[in-house]
Amino acid sequence: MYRTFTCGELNIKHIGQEVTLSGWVQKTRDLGSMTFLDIRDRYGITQVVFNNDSDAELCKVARSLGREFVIQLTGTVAERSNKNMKMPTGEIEIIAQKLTILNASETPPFTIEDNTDGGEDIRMKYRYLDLRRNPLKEKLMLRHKVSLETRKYLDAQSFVEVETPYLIKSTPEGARDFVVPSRMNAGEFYALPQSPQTFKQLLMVAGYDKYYQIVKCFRDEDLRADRQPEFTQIDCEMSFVEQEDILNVFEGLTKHIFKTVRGVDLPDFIRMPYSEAMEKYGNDKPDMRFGMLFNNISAEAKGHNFPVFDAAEDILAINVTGGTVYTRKQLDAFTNFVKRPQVGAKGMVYVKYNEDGSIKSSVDKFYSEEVLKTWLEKCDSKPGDTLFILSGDNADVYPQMSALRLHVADEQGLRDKDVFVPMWVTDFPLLEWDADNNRFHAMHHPFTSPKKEDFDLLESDPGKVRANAYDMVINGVEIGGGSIRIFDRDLQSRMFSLLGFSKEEAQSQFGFLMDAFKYGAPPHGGIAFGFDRLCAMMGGTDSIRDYIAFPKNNSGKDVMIDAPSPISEEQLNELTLKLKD
RNA sequence: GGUUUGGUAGUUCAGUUGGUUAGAAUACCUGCCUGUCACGCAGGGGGUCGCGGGUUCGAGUCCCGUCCAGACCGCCA
Repeated sequence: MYRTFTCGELNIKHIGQEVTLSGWVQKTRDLGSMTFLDIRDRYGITQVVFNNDSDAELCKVARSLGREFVIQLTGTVAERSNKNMKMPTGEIEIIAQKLTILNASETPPFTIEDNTDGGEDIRMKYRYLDLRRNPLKEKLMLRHKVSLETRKYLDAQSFVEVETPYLIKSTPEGARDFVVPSRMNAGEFYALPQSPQTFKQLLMVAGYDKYYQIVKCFRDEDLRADRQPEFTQIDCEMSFVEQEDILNVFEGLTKHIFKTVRGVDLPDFIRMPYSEAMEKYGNDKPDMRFGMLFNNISAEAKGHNFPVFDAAEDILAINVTGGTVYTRKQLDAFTNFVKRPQVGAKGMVYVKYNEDGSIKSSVDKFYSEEVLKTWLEKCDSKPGDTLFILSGDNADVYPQMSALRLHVADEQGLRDKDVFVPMWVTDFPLLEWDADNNRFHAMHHPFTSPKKEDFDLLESDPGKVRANAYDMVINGVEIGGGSIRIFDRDLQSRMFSLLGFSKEEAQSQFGFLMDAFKYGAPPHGGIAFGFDRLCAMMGGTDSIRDYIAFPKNNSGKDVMIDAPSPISEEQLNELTLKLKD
């Protein structure tokens, strides 16, 4: 038997017992006549003591151990004379009797400690060592709990987990597909699913009215801290439901997860139509932990011979509470932020409403104090506040102001990791104009149903049609999204033609779904959660990488196993593939 | 594809206007130490300054190219 206890569970109650532990050498401390050894496993660390006077041989072995050696140790639990209350096992230690080296270890390239000396790069290459560290271990444990609680909750609500295939059919809509060549069907390719969308709809046709799956999805697009080429979704679909039913079930799921995993009672979710989110926050995933709503001051600011504003389509102001503390240098830094090519504004105007009631702005040349006062009133400013103002074309200024709003909130520390403000953004547009290809494409996906009251606009003004689509947003992060689907064959045809599919294209791409809809498709809808993002959100970080055991880097590479990599000539031949020179 | 920051000891970093033998911390090795737990003390080894080219009497430092990594924009139905 390798062990009778783990390294995290022994305490004062076990004193006197003979125990056997197995684990890794965390550290040895050689004091001459005695040597201390910390042995570590997944459950914790236990101190072992070797005495040179009573057993010099054993002590010698202990001193020869290097970091991360795998050892088995038998000894007696004893109360420490010097207790360490910082560790759970700190009241006891093991007086060693027998020590076996199960496996030696080279010195690891970085220290296996909570505050490691290793950088991102080296830790990725030796991910299996990084995973030994507490911070990553805790993140994977959190992930495990989230998936466990998800399954418990959905199971209790009669959801059935069904697996869907990974080798499926490539479709032109949406993200780029990862593609897998078929050996048995020369010249043909599978695609890895971007989501199990069509399969879950087919399951609804099949009568499995509450489906879910914690499932890998694949998208061949450039990566970010919160985007991996393969990622996990909690994918759900329900039949005989309206939007309200789905929002309620999954608001409940989210509250359950936060309660059971983090002990957080989430408030009831804010509901906000897409149009309002865009108008007030310039963003379809607003961070609701703080204010700084947009105010359109075009009416007040135009017509005063300030050419920049007069030429602008929209002039937006946000009220920065306590903003008068910013020095000229700090205001310039905000201006530089919005002028970065990633934001792309030409400049920023500010209006300081000083504590003494005086007003100082960067456009005093053009505007009287009286006019500036109307802006301050419109923005509900108090003495001590400062307006930050951006102007330009409607399509530019809203996203620019959104970036600035988030940046100011970061600077002011308003984005508290331990505060969670969840919301539903609803009534998304059905279609989005794609200027590059000169056509509409589906904002969510082509199976999303339009709102009944907007049916008439489908052909006359498709851009105005709203969808039965919704996103769950927490703290400015899109955690999930879904829609009520089209279940009527004719309406689905209409959608495909709106999206520019010919009848033949629609048939070859989605014929299987259209065929299924002939045989009694129930009304249905669903949602998918970004599981990795949800975990990262609950853990209070922006990067999802730490919540994935073996993630890819920014270039889509796994530096540990060195993937992707070339394949042999034989493999290529077998697949009848030839590489371009 | 674009913007930007970085690459110097096993690791994390410093390195001035271009100027002697490239430093620190930590890790590693050796010795000493009976209560350590970030142990302590003394000593030691360890570098093609990412790679290639250029400017210069002289390049870690300046210039050009290239590779790698991070953040962001585009992209992500």
